[in-house]
Amino acid sequence: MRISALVERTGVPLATVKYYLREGLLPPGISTGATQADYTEDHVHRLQVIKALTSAAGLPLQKVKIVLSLIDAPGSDLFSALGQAVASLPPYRDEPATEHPRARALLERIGQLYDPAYPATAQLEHALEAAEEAGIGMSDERLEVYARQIRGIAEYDLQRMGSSELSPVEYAVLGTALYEPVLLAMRRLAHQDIAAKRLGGSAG
Amino acid sequence: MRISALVERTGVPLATVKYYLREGLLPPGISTGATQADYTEDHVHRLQVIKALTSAAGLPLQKVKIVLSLIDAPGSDLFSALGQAVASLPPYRDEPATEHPRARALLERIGQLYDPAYPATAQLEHALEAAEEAGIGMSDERLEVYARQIRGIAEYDLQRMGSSELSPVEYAVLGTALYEPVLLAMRRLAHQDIAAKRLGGSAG
DNA sequence: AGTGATTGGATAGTAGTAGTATCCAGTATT
DNA sequence: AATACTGGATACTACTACTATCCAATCACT
Repeated sequence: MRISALVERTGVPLATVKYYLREGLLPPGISTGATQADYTEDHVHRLQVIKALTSAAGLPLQKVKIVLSLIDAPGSDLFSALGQAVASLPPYRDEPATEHPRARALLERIGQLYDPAYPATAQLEHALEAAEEAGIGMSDERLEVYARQIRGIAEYDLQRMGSSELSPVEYAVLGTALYEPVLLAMRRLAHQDIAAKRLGGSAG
Repeated sequence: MRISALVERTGVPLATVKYYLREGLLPPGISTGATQADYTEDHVHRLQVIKALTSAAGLPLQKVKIVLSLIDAPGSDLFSALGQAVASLPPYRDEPATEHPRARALLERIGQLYDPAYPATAQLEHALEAAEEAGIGMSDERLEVYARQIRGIAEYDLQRMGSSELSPVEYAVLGTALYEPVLLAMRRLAHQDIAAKRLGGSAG
């Protein structure tokens, strides 16, 4: 299909499609002449993924590029792709692997592997620290409740991983990024639901 | 204390403190002369909260301003503050309340209040839609697993709300924003932990 | 064959965000 | 008196994510 069809199918403006081509987020179409190129269904899909990652997951284009390159890489194994995917997601911390005492204490308490080299370990440490600094540090009890519930979700995620049509890497990377907003929205709605049932009222 | 002490205590650069003063994120100190003003512990705390909201929760300053104004508002009731806090958090969707079919179907299935006017309802709809468009739509089963686990967290949150030293509004607003990164980091780490125990390997 | 629309490619411009830097004259401090 | 620091104003910068314009080649259609 021509570029105009791509625009029509995805709703992404022409100038933006050209911009993504320039930035290497979208592979060029197959040239069928000096001023013509042929685009495929893959290009449509790619644009939809970019749209989802930027608008739903809120990733900057630079990070979208990394995520897409992970999906494209042919021989990448699932486990390291997962790690790299996490590193490419906000919040961005790329300190060298130092000690993460808060994260370590929590992970050891719940019997989970502590590895300061995981990007998510630094993210957890930073998040715990930020909450503390803002004056709403999290109690051990709360952290344990969170960990237990979250573990249930993660176990389901991994168990379902095999049964997707997508490649494991694509499933892992997109699932990490795109299911997170769902999780957060659910928590917010659960808060409102519980509060409404308990207190009455309505919120806009 | 003088402004230089504020800078020293919080690590926020002077030019940035001045910028926050200009933008109204930080209230001015009490003027003790034409070129001197007195800042308090409250200013230190405020700067820490701003830091936490921008760097951990990733909020733009405009939204931080809204969150802070909710905390400051004296008569604001908890329930609407919660709603407004949610609306001020990413991802930002401020369409008028239309129908949200995916969110509605889910909420009705799990017996939760569906209100298209909640900001989080639009966020949920959008997140579900984005996942679908990217080709990794979420099954009913998965959504129910997520909802069950998340509800456990939300119930704990609400139950604990009374027992904080902070005002309920401050607790609700900061807790919504600052505990989310913890939740996400925990899920990512649980993925890696489960994958490591199942597959072996290490990720950087 | 002629005409207008479309295309790929290059380049420039814009809007928003979050600072950073500089300058100033009036105090504090020593 | 000399130096340092302050509040306040203004200007500048870097980055992100587009958006707009221009161009010459070339399609599609008559």
